Amino acid sequence: MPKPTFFNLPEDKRQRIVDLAIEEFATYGYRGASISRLVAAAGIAKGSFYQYFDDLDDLYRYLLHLGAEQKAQVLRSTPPPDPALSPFDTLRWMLRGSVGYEVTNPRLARIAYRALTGDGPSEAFVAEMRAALTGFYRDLLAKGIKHGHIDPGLDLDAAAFVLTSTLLPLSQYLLSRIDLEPEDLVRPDGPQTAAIEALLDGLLDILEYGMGSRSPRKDDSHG
Amino acid sequence: MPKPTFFNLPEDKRQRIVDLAIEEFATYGYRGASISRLVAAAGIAKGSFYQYFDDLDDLYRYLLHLGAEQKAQVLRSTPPPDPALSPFDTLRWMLRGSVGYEVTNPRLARIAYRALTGDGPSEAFVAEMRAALTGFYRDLLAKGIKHGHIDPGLDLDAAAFVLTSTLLPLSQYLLSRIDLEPEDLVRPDGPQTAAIEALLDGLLDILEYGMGSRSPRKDDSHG
Amino acid sequence: MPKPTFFNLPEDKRQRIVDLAIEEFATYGYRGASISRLVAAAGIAKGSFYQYFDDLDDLYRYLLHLGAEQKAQVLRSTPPPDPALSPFDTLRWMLRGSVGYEVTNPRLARIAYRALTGDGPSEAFVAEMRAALTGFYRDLLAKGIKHGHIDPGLDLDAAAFVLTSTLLPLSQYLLSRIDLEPEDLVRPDGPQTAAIEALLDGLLDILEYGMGSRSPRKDDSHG
Amino acid sequence: MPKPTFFNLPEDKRQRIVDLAIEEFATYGYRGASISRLVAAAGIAKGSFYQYFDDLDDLYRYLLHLGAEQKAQVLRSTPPPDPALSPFDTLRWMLRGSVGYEVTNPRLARIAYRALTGDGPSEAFVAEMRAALTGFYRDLLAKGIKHGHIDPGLDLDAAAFVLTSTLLPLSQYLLSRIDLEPEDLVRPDGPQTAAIEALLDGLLDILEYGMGSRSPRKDDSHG
DNA sequence: TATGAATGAGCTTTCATTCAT
DNA sequence: CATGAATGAAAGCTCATTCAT
Repeated sequence: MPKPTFFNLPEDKRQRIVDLAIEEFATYGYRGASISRLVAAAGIAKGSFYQYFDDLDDLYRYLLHLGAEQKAQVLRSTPPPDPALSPFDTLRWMLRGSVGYEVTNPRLARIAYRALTGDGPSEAFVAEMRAALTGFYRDLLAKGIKHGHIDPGLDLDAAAFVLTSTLLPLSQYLLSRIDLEPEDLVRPDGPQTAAIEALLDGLLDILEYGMGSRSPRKDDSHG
Repeated sequence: MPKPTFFNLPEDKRQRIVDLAIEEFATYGYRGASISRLVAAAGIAKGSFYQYFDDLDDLYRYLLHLGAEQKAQVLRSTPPPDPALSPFDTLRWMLRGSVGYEVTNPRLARIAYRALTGDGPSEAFVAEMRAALTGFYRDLLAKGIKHGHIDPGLDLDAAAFVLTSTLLPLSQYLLSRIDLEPEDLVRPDGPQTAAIEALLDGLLDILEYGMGSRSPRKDDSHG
Repeated sequence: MPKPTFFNLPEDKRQRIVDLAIEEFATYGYRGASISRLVAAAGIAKGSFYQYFDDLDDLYRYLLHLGAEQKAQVLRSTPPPDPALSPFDTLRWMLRGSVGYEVTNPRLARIAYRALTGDGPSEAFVAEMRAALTGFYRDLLAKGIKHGHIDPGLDLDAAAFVLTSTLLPLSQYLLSRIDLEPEDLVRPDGPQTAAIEALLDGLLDILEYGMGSRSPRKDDSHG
Repeated sequence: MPKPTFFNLPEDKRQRIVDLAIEEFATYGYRGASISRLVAAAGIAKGSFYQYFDDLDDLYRYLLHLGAEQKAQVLRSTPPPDPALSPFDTLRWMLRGSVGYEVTNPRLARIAYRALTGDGPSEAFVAEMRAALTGFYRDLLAKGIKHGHIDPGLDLDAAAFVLTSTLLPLSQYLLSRIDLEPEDLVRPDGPQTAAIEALLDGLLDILEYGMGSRSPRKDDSHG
């Protein structure tokens, strides 16, 4: 974690450092990032960096923490409409929030994505983070089976893997589809939002259909 | 591409260099790899490296090329039983080959995987490779629609994305599931192979069911 | 010399700074000592250090001064029993005091010892301090010759050098012989004190015999 | 130990590096020495230093090794006249050689001296070297007792300590007495040599008298 | 072709010192 | 007086690359 000095910094300066650090890691990756380049860009003295952070790793972990924190905040801001939602309705709600966040914070989202695909301090770190994510999806599906939303014959491991693999790179994919300039944020009523929604629907439709409860399928009120 | 000097090398020496290069990139990533460390490990002179390759990037691209080549070779060795297979039967055949190859070449597979998830010379490079892969799956599905194997109402973009996202990290996932020692290769009749097959079946079942032709399935008002 | 600010400090705070400074110099030497490490250990602000001292050198010289002062105080506390002692009786008295002091202040004693053997601001500084010490012993011996305690044929330079060389590292040697824990101070009636006294006697015996007035010793053809 | 690269260097270049390294350590001590300063003085690239040595410590230990080696070589060049010498005759012979060497290599001698008085990689290192030296003198004296040259009642620990303490700084003392310019080497027939011999005699006289066999002293048939 | 010494730019990190609060 | 953030020089060390042998 950054040192108190960092948090005592004026808001704008701190933000500028964070922004440039995100840019640095997003551009060059965990191993390619350079303190020298960062402080030059930020216009601070090299020694100052060490007043704020232990080292680059410290800063890197803070950025991941920051991203997770902010995304969680976004999700908390719109509580799920029903406590006993089907897994895919839950996902729909979650994705609306998290994709929204990630699309408006593409560089930080990219860092987090790459942290989960091999970039990072160690392979163990990556494996741990990824296992946590897969576990979450697995639990979600298990609960769905209990409530009859999910096919009981489903291979849970396979299904959790499909969800992790598909949803993890989702916002990266969306970002590559819509040619998004860094400042050109996606607005809730813009055409990009509509395109995103459409693709999201197509996606979840495939997944839900592939995993959903198959016996009572006829009266699926969903379609 | 490596220089002619490299290909004139004795087979065993060339292979040792390749193996250690794979190890280097798999361990430290594109940006963390070091020529110094590599030549020290390989026991060759530093100058010799530059007799074989332009630079690290040259070697890196060669490794990717090598992996693609070898995987293609494996696929060519077992031709598809039927020229007009359904997309998922094609995938089943392909995966049997490619997963088999990647599981027995985990370090090189890891490099290729990371090359497609952000590690590499440039973002453009990554995007290009990934687009090629997605295009392939898209074409496969389109052909499947023509032959009636795939739901014509399917969102092709979404489906191609699901396939890319799911199948790309597949062997990495399998490798993490089965605790594989480098020498402990997966043999066709071992228990690990059975476990892999089971998971592969579960996976394709979900995808096929989610994307398959829905019309013959009773009165699905969905499609 | 430290600034007035330092001497206006509360006794305990000032003492803590001195103790930690001693620890710092004793551990890392004159050139290895670090202000950063010291203030971190002492829990004072970096700026405060400069309120108390000009720089590290200032603090260093103060510590030496302090050690000399304290040792002198110890010696003053037990005045010599006879104003016209033989040089070796004088030494015996002096050593009892100074060794006692140094053994109970091993870290500061170590700094002073190293200051006289090459560690310090400059070679001139070292030479000067050492010359003063040698001069003292030389005078002591000269006076001894006058009173008939010391062999008049003695090479005064050589003898003063022997005394300086032997007595300077004495307490360091004793400290290495008795395994002394920092807190485990040598008490006047402990077994360590007895061992020290024995070794001191053996030592002075050699020196006294080697330098002492040789005429009364039968017909020594040597002198 | 330095790397082979270093030993493959042209003689004059290697010698220049050694000379400047000696100068560096002698001037600034173990902790104050700087690679940057050294390479600047030597006119070699910083990277080259690391082609020759692991780090500064590597170079430091090599210098000590070199000094020991050279001194041993000098001693080997003039074998002791009699196999069963008295301890002090042995010392006389040894000192003639070692002091001769050290006086003509004052900077390296200074480094070795300081290595034995607290400057160096660790306190353990210092203690070990010093213990070896003291052990040597102790053995020498013990043998002298057996042969009747040394007073059997002598406190061996105290005596070995006196020898170590006196002889260790000896050449440093001599060097400070004779104002020696670096190039102004002491020649065997110069006036400085005579002064050194005189002081050496005075010194050994004191020590020998102080430790020598005291009872049969009159008819000393040994000499 | 193979070699490995030479190079200097560039890295991370620590440091003493200043100074506004 | 106390504070601790800011600073840039300088440290040790690694690196890719060149080039003479």
